[in-house]
Amino acid sequence: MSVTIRDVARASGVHISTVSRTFSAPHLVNPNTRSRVLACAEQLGYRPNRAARALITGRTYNIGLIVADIANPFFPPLIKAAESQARKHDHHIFVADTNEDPAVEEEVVRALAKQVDGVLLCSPRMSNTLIEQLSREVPLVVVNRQITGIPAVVMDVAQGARLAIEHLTARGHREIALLSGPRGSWTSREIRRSATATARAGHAELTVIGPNPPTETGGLTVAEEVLRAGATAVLAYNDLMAIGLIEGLLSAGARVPEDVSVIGIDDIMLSRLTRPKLTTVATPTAAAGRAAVDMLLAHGDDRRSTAHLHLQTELVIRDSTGPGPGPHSPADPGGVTVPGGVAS
Amino acid sequence: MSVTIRDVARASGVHISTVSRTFSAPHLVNPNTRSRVLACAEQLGYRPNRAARALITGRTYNIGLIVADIANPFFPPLIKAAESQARKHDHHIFVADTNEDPAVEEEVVRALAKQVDGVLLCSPRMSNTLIEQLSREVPLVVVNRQITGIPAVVMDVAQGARLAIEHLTARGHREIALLSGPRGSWTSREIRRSATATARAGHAELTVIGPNPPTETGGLTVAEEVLRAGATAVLAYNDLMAIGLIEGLLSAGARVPEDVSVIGIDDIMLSRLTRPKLTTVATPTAAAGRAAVDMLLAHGDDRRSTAHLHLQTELVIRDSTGPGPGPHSPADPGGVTVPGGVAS
DNA sequence: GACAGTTGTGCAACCGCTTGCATTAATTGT
DNA sequence: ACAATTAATGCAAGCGGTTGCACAACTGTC
Repeated sequence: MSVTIRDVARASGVHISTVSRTFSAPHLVNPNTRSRVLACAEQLGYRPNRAARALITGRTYNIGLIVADIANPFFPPLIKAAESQARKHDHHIFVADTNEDPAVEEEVVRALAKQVDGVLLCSPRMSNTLIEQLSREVPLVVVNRQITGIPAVVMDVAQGARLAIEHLTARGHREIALLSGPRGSWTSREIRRSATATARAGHAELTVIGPNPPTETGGLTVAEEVLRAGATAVLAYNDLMAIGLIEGLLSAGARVPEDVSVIGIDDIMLSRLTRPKLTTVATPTAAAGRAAVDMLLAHGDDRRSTAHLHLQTELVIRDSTGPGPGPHSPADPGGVTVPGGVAS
Repeated sequence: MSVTIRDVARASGVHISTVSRTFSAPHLVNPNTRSRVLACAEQLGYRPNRAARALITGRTYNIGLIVADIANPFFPPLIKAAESQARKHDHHIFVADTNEDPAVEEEVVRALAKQVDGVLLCSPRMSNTLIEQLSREVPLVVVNRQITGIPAVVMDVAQGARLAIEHLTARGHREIALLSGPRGSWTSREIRRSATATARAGHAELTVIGPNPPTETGGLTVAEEVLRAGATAVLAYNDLMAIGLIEGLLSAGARVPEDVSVIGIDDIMLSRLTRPKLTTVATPTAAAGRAAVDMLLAHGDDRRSTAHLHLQTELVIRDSTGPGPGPHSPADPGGVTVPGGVAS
């Protein structure tokens, strides 16, 4: 079928082991021999078979990337960055979509385990225990989840939620609704925890609505409930829900931001293009993808790296938030973004 | 390290070949033995190593999926559908992003060739000759491109472009601009061919602007040029460009659709959420992803399938198109969508 | 000119699994 | 009751590579 190391060996008159070394340990082979072998290989169009190599070396040069929903606009930039970074290190990426189903997550990790050097688990929905167990079967890096002993890249949504709620209370909002995300989401718990604390500190009432599916529809369907709760401002689990919510509010006759202010999280590309433009907490998605890959690849070097990398978020103020009925804080920044950065 | 066929053999007191057959040819092993082996395997957590198996069978149960830009909202639904369909058939998917670069496309196909059963090339930018050559090294299915002898799934954008232009001429537009896509895009050529012919038949003038990068920016930056050309209607290569164009037109003081009508292609999720909502040609992206995978997997059965599957498109009329200065055709449908379907 | 060190290559086992063939035991036909 | 099938299993080669070890053939040293 395809050209193997043996063909190259025959063509260049050396033993297969010499050909092998030409590619995987060039310094061990005589420069003359080496160039002859390379020439033959080139001419025959030889490419080492990675699967065969992996069988004996244990390194596959593949990475698994598992996300809840490829079509959720939050993920593509992450996937793209991860793929690009992986390929920079000569690795390829398996992508799997779990449809938010923890059982599928487990199955896919196991199915992939043998043919990857490690797996990136993005916003996983499974239990901590299961993740810990899986991490004994295959190197794991988790994105947007904190588990002791598991290397992780997390976006600091708690900080983001704090900035968002502070922005709202500073502008006089006292009745705030929080649209929580899907069950099992660590991010959603973090947001809730931080938003609750911040609201209390700002003397505002926080009503939690959810859990909800993290989609446009998830936001659309709770618009009524938001209005009934009498909230003048809403923080949504993500931009998609925020956008859906705005649709729902508008078609229920409420104005955004005059009657209700809405803040999303993620700053997906879409959020700049809707009307009103969405105020949102920007998360460094691409950076997270790159960092997660780097972490996974470094994993081999220092045994059992267990670092948690925190990426800061920032509030991007656009047109979906306005003043509320209460008194404004004089310290309210009229500015556009509250900056963050990258820290570890 | 991990549990192999040998461990299972030892535990169940049979030869490794029996264990192997238990999984890959169960009818050849005695039911009693089989269940004993299965029990041991289960208990040890055995999972066949696909790479090792592939080495001898030649079937990897992997598929390569190559796209120009994962972050382009056109692709995620396709990737998602393909991944889902692949996994239904117990296959996994490698995803690679080429950044619209033909050289990267070639390199990635070659790099992946050995570890996949086939490659899906989505909207490739390389030459026909190269694609033909690559298809001799690894089974290929091409999406959105027609090449004799290469199995393909194509969305009928020519039909879509025709519907779009007809819609415009019927509503009295006589000066129409076409924003073409990136160089090397078959889709772009098809659109241009069809739009030109249809415009001529409708006694309208068609100005081609481009090639342009298939992004929001690509549309944004040509807004001036569109106005200068005096066009009252524009068909863009894709929705992203159409949305960018609308942004550009609005901020240049033009109204959409009162001054300029805009039609996109693809009907990405975003297009329903912008203001004005975008009139667009809906392409069956998910169906294409599924069909391409099916075609690739069927490829093994009937040697060298060479079928071209055409998926129909439909015009979705929303708010970004309005009447033009010329006379309306009485036959202009006030309706919402011009239906299509699926045909081969 | 014998001795220890390099350097470059070949040999063969092995990674985890499949599969053609040989072997043995059980079943069938007559 | 015995040859001929048939069913179940074992044996070993091999898929395409890697790698520890042995073995030259050269260096340079005294």
